[in-house]
Amino acid sequence: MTTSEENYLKVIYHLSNLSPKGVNTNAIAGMLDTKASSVTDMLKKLSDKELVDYQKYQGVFLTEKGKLNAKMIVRNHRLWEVFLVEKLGFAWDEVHEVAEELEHIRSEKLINQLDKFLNYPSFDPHGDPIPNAKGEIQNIDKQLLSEIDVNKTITCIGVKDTSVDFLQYLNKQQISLGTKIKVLEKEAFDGTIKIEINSSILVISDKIANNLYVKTH
Amino acid sequence: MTTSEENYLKVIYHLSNLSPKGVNTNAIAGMLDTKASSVTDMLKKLSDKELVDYQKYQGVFLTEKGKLNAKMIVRNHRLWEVFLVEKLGFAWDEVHEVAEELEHIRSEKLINQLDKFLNYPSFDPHGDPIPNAKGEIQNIDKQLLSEIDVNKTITCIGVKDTSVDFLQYLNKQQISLGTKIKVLEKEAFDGTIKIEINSSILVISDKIANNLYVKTH
DNA sequence: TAATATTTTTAGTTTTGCCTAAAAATTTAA
DNA sequence: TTAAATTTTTAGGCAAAACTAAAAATATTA
Ligand SMILES: [Mn+2]
Ligand SMILES: [Mn+2]
Ligand SMILES: [Mn+2]
Ligand SMILES: [Mn+2]
Repeated sequence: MTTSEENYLKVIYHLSNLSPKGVNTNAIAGMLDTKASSVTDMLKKLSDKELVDYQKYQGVFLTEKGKLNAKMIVRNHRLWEVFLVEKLGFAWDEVHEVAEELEHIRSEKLINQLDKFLNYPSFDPHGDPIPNAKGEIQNIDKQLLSEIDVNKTITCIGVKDTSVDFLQYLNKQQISLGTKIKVLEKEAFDGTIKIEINSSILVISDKIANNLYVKTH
Repeated sequence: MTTSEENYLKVIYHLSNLSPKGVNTNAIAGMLDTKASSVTDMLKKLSDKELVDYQKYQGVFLTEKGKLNAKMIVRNHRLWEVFLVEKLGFAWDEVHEVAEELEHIRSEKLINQLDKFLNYPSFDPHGDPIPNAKGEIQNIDKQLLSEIDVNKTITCIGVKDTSVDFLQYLNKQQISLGTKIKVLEKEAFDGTIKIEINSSILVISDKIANNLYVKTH
């Protein structure tokens, strides 16, 4: 498989979770920053290789084979992100771009030894689950911060938006995975939330609250 | 730079050391397992980018810019090889292929942090020197085993041929970097050498002796 | 339901990196 | 020094992965 084919598979995999009745050509184009016509070309190729089920105008689905391949790329991506943060001292907002390249290195031994070296981590630096060598994913209960009731104290366990801008905003506010947050007040009008972190008070917008995954104790 | 351009630069760099009066088109084609006509195409492109000095029919030279780029790719390659052996438990005959892919990951921070993580190694698992971040290479005195006089004891510090076949032959004979070898007898007729390793006796061909780098004590 | 808007596909190009076959230049050998 | 062999370049093509523009299908809305 080429790097391009792998990138398409991965995007279709991520989009499948959101739109289970077939992934749209335009949605794929948007994620890959390419044109719809290029996507159509690639869907034909992936279909020939039996990595996707594709009927024109009807959206696309991953086959089992396609899904397993996609999971392995996600596995590579997330393991490399762990490596970069844990071993090479990268910040969580610096790893994505490099992992986008590293994920395409093709070597079973490499990735399985890396997994072992990292002590078989279950989650990446953004709190996303890492598929194991069989493609199995350990999902855990998580809620958005926006769903938490006033006066509850929760722990930050992941981010929904993994953009550099959002991650750097969190850095500035001293919010990272493991940070304990107490919900003090919720403003019904605009969804703004007042929270307490390390005994300092902070007001965050609904957009922030809708992109932070937390777990109750 | 593309992966293909990088591979050409690296090959020209390695061949330059052997033929300092210009690298031949055919030699490059041989190393890259491609055709001479493809090499000519690429030489024009590299010349446009001022990475090589090229005049047709006259062989090719790296410019300073080209040489520095080539050294950085070699640096990447060799650092990744150290990582694979030291951290992931690869054998020295298993690393080359994967390093061929890893060397093209483009990130200054990645490679410099990897260098630090590995404790700034000077040599790779095959005894080849690793250029530092400035492109400087620490060369050390070495001789071929074939050049060593009878009765001298020396230490194996590198291999000239890094092919899987040769490395696996050395594995079988329990020869690795650091192995002490005593030269017992040299056969003038065919260059065969009788040596002692860990108090066991072994006869090796001239081909082997011409591909093992050693240092005297 | 018919008209309009949106999405998707097709048709035709471009660029990169490779190929084969043939021509040109250089090297080797008689 | 000319003829033959070898090396290198040119010319013309191909496949992958992108693009633009136009056509076709589907979805929306009046
Ligand atoms: Mn990422
Ligand atoms: Mn991640
Ligand atoms: Mn190597
Ligand atoms: Mn090496």
